[in-house]
Amino acid sequence: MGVKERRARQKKYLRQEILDAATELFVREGYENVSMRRIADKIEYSPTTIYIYFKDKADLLEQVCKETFARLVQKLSKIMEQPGEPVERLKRGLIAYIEFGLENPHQYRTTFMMPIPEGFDHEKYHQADSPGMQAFSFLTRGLTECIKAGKMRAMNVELAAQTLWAGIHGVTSLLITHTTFPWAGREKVIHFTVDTLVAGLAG
Amino acid sequence: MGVKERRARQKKYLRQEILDAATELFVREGYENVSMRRIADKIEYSPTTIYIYFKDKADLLEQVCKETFARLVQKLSKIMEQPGEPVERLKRGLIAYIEFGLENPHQYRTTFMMPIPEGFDHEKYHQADSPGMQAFSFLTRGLTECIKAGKMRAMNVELAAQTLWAGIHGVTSLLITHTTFPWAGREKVIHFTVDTLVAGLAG
DNA sequence: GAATAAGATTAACATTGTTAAGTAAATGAT
DNA sequence: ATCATTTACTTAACAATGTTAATCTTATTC
Repeated sequence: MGVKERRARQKKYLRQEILDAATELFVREGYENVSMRRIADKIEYSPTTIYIYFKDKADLLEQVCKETFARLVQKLSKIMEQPGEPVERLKRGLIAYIEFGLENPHQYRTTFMMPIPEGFDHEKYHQADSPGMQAFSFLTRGLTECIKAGKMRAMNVELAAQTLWAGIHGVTSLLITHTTFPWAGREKVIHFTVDTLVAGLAG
Repeated sequence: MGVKERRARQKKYLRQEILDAATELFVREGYENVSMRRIADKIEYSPTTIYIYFKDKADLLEQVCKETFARLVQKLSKIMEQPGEPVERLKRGLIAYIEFGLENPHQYRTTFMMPIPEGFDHEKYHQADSPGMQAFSFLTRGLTECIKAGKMRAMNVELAAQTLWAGIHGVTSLLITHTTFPWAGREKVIHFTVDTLVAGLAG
C-alpha cells in the first residue's frame, strides 16, 4: 500500500524540479525576464503544469526566495555560534549579510526590495520563524551580547537593530542596483559602513 | 512666421500633458500597474501618440523621475544654504532626503531601487549634472563643511558620503517596502539612524 | 488649388500570466 | 475483471501588455 507514498514522492520530485529550474532562470536572468513558458520548456512540461504545484508566478518566486534565505540563516548561525569578541562577531555577521545579498542579488531584490504584493498575508510574512525575521533576530541577539559584555552602551536594542538593518540593507541594495556608480571600492564601502554603524552605536 | 514656434509650443504642451498624466498614474498606482493605454485614455489620445513624444514606457518613467528629483535637489539646496551649525545642517539634509523618498515612494523606487535597464547610458546616468548626482554632491559638501569647521575628524569624504547615502537609502527603502514591519516608530528609526551614522563618522 | 509634411489613429503582432475544458492513464470499488 | 473515479497533465484559448507598420487626416507651403 505504498502507492500513495510513491505518488507523493513523485509529486514532490516534480515540484522540486520546477523550483530548481525556476531558481536557475530567476537567478540568471531576473524574475521579470523569465516567463512561465520558459520554465516549462526547461523541465519539458506544459506551462500549465506549474499551476498545479504553485498558485502563480509570484508564489513560485516566494518559494525560491524561501530556500535561499534558509541558507542565509544557516550562514549567520555558524558565525554567531563562534566564540570570541562579540563586537567583532557582530561585524562579521553584518558583512556576511551584505556578501550574501551581493552573491544572490535576484533573490535579495525580490525579498527585500520589491513591493509586497497586495492582498499579502503580512501576519505570516513577519512571523518570528520566517527566514527574514530569523535573519533579523541575529542582529538583536548580536547587539545584546555586545551590551552584556560591556562593549556597548545600554540602548533600545530593537531600535538599534533596525538601524543596523537599514545600514547593511542600504549598502547591499545600492551595490546591487547601482553597479556602475563610481564607488570607492566595494570592499571599502562595505567595511567602512559596518565600522561607522557599529562605532555610532558604541557611542 | 511664428508658425513653427506655435507648433513647437503645442508639441511641448502635449508632451507635458502626457508627462503629467503619467506622473499622476505612476504615483498613485505604481509603474508596473499602469499601462500605456491607461495613460492614453486619461489624456484622450490614442496609445501610439505617446510614442511620438517618448521612446518607450521606460523613457516616460525616466522623465517623470527627472522632474521629481529636480524638486529634491531644490529642497536640499534650500537647507544647505541656511546658516548655522554644519553638523545640524547635514542632519537636516539627511532627514529631508529620507522624508522626500517617503513622500514620493514610487519615484524613489523607480530611480533608486529598480534595476537599471540593460543598454542604458551609464555615462549619462552618473554625470555630475544628473539629479541623482546633484543630490549626492550635497553629502560630500555637507561633510566637507563639517570637517572644515572642526566638528568632524579628517576622513575620506567620498567614502564617507557613500556610507551616508547607504544609510539614508537603507531606511528610506526599507520603510517604503516593508510598511508592515513592526518598526519602533518611523520617526524614531529615521532620527536614530541619522544620529548613529553621524556619530559614527564624527568618531 | 496641389503637393508636402506633421500629427495622430487604426490595426495588428508577439508575448505575457492565467483559466477552462479536455484527455489519458493510474487507481479504487464492485 | 470491469467500470467508475480520481489524478496528472495538455491543448486551446482569453484578456492584457508594450510596441510597430501602415494609414488616414489635417495643416502648412508653394
